[in-house]
Amino acid sequence: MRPMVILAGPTAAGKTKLSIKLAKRINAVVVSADSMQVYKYMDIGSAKVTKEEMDGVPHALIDVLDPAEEFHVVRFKQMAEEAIADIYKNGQIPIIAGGTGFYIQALLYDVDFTGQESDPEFRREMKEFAEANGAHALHEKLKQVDMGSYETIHENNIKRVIRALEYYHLTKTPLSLHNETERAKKSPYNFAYFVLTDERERLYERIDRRVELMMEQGLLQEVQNLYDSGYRRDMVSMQGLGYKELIDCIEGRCTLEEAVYVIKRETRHFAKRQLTWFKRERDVIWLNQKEYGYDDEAVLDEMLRILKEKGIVI
RNA sequence: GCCUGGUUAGCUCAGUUGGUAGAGCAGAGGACUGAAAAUCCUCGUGUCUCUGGUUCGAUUCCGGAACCAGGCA
Repeated sequence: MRPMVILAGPTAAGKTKLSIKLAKRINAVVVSADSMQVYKYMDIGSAKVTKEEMDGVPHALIDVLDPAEEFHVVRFKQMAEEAIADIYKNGQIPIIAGGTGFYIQALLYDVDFTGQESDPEFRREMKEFAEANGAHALHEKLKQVDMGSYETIHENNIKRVIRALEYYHLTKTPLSLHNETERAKKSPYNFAYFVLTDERERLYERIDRRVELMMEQGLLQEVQNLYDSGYRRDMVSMQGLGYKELIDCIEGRCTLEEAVYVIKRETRHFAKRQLTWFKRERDVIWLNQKEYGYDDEAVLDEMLRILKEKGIVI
């Protein structure tokens, strides 16, 4: 089986630095699993790795899309698989590094998305239906076609209700059934799934400090430039933390001070959601930095030990 | 020094015509299979500032004290 190293974890945990150190030790290439760092011109707010930080280690899926383009799991999986194929060709190992758990899951367990197009027209229709008749009425539509999803998805979660309806609309089979079979899949990779973390309190402090640092580095100007180039809040890229809030500020809906407060708060919430995701993901190896005395070398040694044990590196 | 208003959950504040109290935010937990940095769900006991009094019973009424605002000197 093909080797794969995954280094995930909540935002601001220190994944970037560690992934590069690890890559240097095992002659690996980093493949980013980050829904925002793929975009060009979004450097400060996405905490994108800089050329200097990379220190010669090649990175895939960073800085490749225009912010007007849509990025989503399927696209990620496709691009990541292409990058990985090249890495294997060179006899190297991929390190999937990033905080987007959903993307990692899709890649790691080879979740099947083929044969399901998306239908923007249908989505729009459903959205309008929900606006006119309420979330409850939309949810009731599911009852007829997909009892599994009807029971699992809360009626207020309109986004996911629409997706389930769309799936049935396109395939004439229930999404819940498809999910069930995909969930049972075994990974085709020989992998080690590391989740780097830290004490909650410390993590939150790091987040607050990092947001302040971003502001000092000129995040407002970065967002202003994007705004002046025509990128707007309805684009996927502009829904990133830091971007949507500062656009609100630019458009006069809040003060700068309020925006910064909200960015910090939302980033903390985000980190918590990431942790929830990794907690219920199977096969993860937790690396709490506190247990290693906040010594990167100690964490690296442990990672290498496990990689050797699993036969991922010799 | 005097007058007025305030003092209730980590924060901002509601409220109880006297029967020991509740929202928002923060915080915690969870879901997630084509928007995922998105979207959604669940969770509220705190000397009701202190101290006398009235009362079967006071956080709520009355007196006093402390502190915080604003006004007058």
